[in-house]
Amino acid sequence: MDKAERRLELLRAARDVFATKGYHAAKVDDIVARASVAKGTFYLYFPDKRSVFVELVDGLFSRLGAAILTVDTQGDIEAQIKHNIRGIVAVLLDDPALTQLLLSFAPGLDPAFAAKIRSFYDGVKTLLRMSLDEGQRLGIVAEGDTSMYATFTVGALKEIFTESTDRGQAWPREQLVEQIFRLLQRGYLRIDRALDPPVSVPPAPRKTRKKSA
Amino acid sequence: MDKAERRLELLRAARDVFATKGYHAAKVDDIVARASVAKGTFYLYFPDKRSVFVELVDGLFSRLGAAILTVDTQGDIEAQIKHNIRGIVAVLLDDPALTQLLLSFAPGLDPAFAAKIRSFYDGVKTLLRMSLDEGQRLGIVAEGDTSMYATFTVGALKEIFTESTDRGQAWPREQLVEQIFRLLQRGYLRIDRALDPPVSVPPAPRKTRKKSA
DNA sequence: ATTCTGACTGACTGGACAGTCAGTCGGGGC
DNA sequence: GCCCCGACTGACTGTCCAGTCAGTCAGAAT
Repeated sequence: MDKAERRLELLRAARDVFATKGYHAAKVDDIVARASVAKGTFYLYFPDKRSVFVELVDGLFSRLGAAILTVDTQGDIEAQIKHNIRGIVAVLLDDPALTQLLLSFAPGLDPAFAAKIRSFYDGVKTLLRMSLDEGQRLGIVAEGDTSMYATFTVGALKEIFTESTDRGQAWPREQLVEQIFRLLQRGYLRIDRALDPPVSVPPAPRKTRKKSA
Repeated sequence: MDKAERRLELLRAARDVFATKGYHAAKVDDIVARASVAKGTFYLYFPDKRSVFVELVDGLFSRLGAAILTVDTQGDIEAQIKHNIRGIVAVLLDDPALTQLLLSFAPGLDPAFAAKIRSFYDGVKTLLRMSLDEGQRLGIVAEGDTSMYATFTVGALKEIFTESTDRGQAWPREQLVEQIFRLLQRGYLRIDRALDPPVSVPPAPRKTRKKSA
């Protein structure tokens, strides 16, 4: 067994232990036990406990990022969006242990780390919001606060995946893709409008609320 | 200062410390320091650290439960739903510290505790799903998997509140209510259909959206 | 005045755990 | 056959912190 292999084994062991026990409850002793090595070995490959965790999350982040392609508004939009959804689903469900870790990461870790995760979600939301803005310009996204649409969507996805990984794999994969797409579509996508000219804005919500001094 | 008062003070202090540092990073020493009492005093009022946490979360849970009323389908549905949303918003935003605690609770606590939180969300989802089923029967909710609608909604709400409490109180309260309602409505509520006899969903989403009446 | 009560204190203990390091072992070079 | 190297080991250390308990003290009771 060479170094790279051992490292991988430790990573896998750490991932499993983190996923089942959470970051804090996971002891380095648990990890090395699962990898069947001595404690010292762990520290030959990683400077400390946290860095393994960071490396694991980084990996998932970048795989997720790679799975999401910017939608080309010239092509078949529905197909592209479904492709993106399928990509995300694949990355997350292929590694349920890590997914669980990401979705329910422990707050109250050192703030620097919490900030890292937050910034990831911020990135996703920003990307999504920009896509939605563009979509509005093209008339395929309903009017409204795109930033809130983005928040709404991310939250909904988080929850769906939490449910899919927590409990025993409730929904079959392709059905998940289909249902997520349908929710997005009914929720605010208006793809069938793409050919029509942009529609006028519905009356804004009444804001009777004044700034109370 | 009598016993009840002291107890409350300790609870408040614990809540603040938990909210800022998270459960694990919060030390009993931090809590007693904030409450300006000695460590031993803490243990006169609570058997251990965890029980304060449980008591805090229980409180929020029950306040939330109290805020949600079952929708009476005879009355003004929109008003009732908005009322419920407003109630939830009020409970959560009135105590941002606790809300943050609830939304981003540390997983990897003892499983019993994680199960507790999960069962709460399960309860909420079940309630929601039953309402949605009823809504479908009445034709005010779009066809589809109500259980997934429920998951979607809960996730979206979680995320919106996370954002509202994390960062500095981004959205004014009544606007939040309004926007959540609009999202639900566009997402799957079809209230304007309530007066018509139940309609089967059109095979294609090719509705020309006009001011119907 | 003296005793009693119970709220409060804070130094201390015991256990848990991240990280260390002196030492073992096997194999490859000479 | 001996030595060297580096992967690996696991007993050990230092730190941190939840929870304890012997003791203080103000005021109520007698």
